[in-house]
Amino acid sequence: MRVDEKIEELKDHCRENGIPLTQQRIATYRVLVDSDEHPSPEMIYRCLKINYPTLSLATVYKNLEALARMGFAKKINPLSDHARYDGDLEPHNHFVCLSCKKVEDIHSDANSDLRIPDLKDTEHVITGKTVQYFGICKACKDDTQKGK
Amino acid sequence: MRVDEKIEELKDHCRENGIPLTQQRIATYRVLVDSDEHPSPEMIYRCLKINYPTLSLATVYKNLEALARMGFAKKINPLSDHARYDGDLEPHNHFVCLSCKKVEDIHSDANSDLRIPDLKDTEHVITGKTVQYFGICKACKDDTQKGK
DNA sequence: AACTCATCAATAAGATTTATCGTTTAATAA
DNA sequence: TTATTAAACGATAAATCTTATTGATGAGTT
Repeated sequence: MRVDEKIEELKDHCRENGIPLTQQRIATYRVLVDSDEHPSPEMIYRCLKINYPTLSLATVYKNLEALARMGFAKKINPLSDHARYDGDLEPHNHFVCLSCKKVEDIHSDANSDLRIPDLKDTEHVITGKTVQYFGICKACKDDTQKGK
Repeated sequence: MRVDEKIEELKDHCRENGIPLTQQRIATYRVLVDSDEHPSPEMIYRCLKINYPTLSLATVYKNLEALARMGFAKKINPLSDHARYDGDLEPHNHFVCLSCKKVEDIHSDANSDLRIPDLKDTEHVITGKTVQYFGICKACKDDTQKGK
């Protein structure tokens, strides 16, 4: 899908739901969609600063969060708030709660046959792999249902 | 494997490779292995502070890094240094370079049949999934070979 | 016991993210 | 077109997380 089409979709979505859409937010989305580098807020900020000199970094953070909330962007590392370590080196997968950031091991043998894709063309060296499942854990689910 | 056995393995490894091993580092490893919560440096620090009142948080960071370097621990979120967003919402996987933190899309259809494991027992709600392949990208590999 | 070198503690600095609050902007309706 | 209202913006500060620095300590070796 072309960039302009995606932006039209964003505009449609906001119009239909009565969500105000600012120039800065559109521009943020444009940079994100235009890039294939999975940019950080800082990277996007530097791009936009040229055409929007008054733009604030905090606004970029808030816009990316808003875009993700509307389903137009995705944070690829929900655990980015701090480092997390694992002492279990056996191959296994993880469930990550997007609300409380809890990480649980998944010892299910589904997907134990995970293959490493052919990256010969890129010549990257792959040393590991992991499957992450995202969602909401039972405890957080119960909390929101209580209207906590 | 039991906790004490794992600690013995760490001691052996250090002895064999002439790597000094301090009480603090052993204790850091013990907390990590004992826990199934994939703890952050901060969490481990709070645990250890009780028995090691003089311990510094920076030491925990360095110890975890050292344990990972020796292959006794694993950082489960190598992109934890800052948030990264993706404007492409089509299901796809990622290659992450552990050296330069570059993220590349993998559009290979290997593992496109990834299944969601049965988590009925936990009652967690899974809303997404992704496969991350870790390694060293070609550019970084070339750099290290040059001895840069 | 003395030596050597990596680790430690303490501190500071740097980087990233969030919170606050008055101002501005966009969407809706008059 | 203008007024209204709710949300986003900009600026700043604060909080949080991580890394760097430096002299002291401690483990392993001689």
